[in-house]
Amino acid sequence: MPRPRRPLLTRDGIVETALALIDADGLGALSTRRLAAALGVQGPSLYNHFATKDEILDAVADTVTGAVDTSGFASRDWLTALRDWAWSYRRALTAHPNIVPYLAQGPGRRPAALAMADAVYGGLVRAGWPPARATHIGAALRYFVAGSALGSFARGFVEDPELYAAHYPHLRQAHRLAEHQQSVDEGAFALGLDALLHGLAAEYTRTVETVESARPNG
Amino acid sequence: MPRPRRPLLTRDGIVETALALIDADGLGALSTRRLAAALGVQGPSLYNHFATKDEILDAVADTVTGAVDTSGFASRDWLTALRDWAWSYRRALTAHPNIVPYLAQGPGRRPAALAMADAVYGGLVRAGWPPARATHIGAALRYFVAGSALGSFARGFVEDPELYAAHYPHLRQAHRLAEHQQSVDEGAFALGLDALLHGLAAEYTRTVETVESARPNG
DNA sequence: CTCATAAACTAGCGGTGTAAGTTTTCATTC
DNA sequence: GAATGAAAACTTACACCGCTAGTTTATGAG
Repeated sequence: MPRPRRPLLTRDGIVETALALIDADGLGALSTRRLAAALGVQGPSLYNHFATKDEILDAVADTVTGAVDTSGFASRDWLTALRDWAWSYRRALTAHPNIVPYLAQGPGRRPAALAMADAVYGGLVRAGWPPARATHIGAALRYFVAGSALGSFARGFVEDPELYAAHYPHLRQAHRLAEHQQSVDEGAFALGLDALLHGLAAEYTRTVETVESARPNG
Repeated sequence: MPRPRRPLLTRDGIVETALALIDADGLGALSTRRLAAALGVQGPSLYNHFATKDEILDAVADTVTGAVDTSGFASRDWLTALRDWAWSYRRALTAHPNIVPYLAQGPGRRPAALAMADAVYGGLVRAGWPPARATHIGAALRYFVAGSALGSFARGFVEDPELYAAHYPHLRQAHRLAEHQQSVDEGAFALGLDALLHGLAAEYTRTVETVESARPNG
């Protein structure tokens, strides 16, 4: 088959199908040949639209990140904005858990990830946080969200209770974790996020507000 | 070469060499043939000692996790124990950053990870936290540590400042992040951990201590 | 109309994890 | 002490992987 009258492939179509395959069968099951087959095409044809497989994965990761809502930083107080962002971020990642291991390894050159970092950083600085602090806060929350989406605590446990009872006395209930995976993970996220934000709020009143009120124009 | 008089391979030796190769060249560069070559042996010989490559990686991940110190839960108050554990955990992971993406995906059947979870959970319950809360706290801190070791916030940024200045106004300084990677990551970790623990301490006084003092035997 | 480019193809390279079967040595049992 | 079965190396080979090179033809620009 030579060049067709209308292109069979588009970047968006490739990314969409790749995400669907990753969602269905996992990151490891995505090969260029399988992806191409799902698009009705031979493997190397993909390279007319992307230079490498990683470039495809970057695009997939970017569409996932693109679903994160950072609009709160434009309209709400910084604490509410942080909370809303963190939950939106988590929802975006847990909607496609299989891509998270790839996605979690840095914003790189992915536009959506950079736009997100920009919005968070800008919002915090506007709220009065010192730039270095704003960077740290954004990073810390990213760590927490990515970690929670990546390493589902509960998913890792095994169904067999005997395995735990023998050697890990306190984990005797651990096999039940597998049953309640989602609620454990969400509960842990909620608790951790609240604690984090609570601590940040205390830090804010301790440093930012104090400094501002000490200034002549505070 | 038939069976040698003294075995050329041991599980420990395979794991040790695998970790060294991963540290040196990255997770993606570890193949069974390269690993075997480094051990002076042919690729398939590894399968006399491990059933799959993943089993080797599990063992590698377990030795890394094994370096985490949870002794604080036996001797210190829960808050100090949590802080010490988190820092030890982070040090263990950042000492071998290339294995973290694999390691972060659940404790699975890895003994060291299970022992760690057991120690943390047991320590928190002993301190008075309700079991469900203890599970959440352990998971939340694991999220944070794993996320911080995995997705170095700063590493992902690129050196070229022009890339950011044009589209992401607040990230104009972002290219400097690459220079200060380690300090940014450590600073973000320190800030986030302090905030998290501060929030947990507040939660503790609000719930655990209140409940205990309300009981007849409190 | 010309012609460079685009977008599909086929063929193939070097690499991957691992299964299968072979050979020899070690450890155990009668 | 001979017999035997497991252990631990080997070679060969399979199916798959990401990707390169070169081919063919349709498209769109000058």
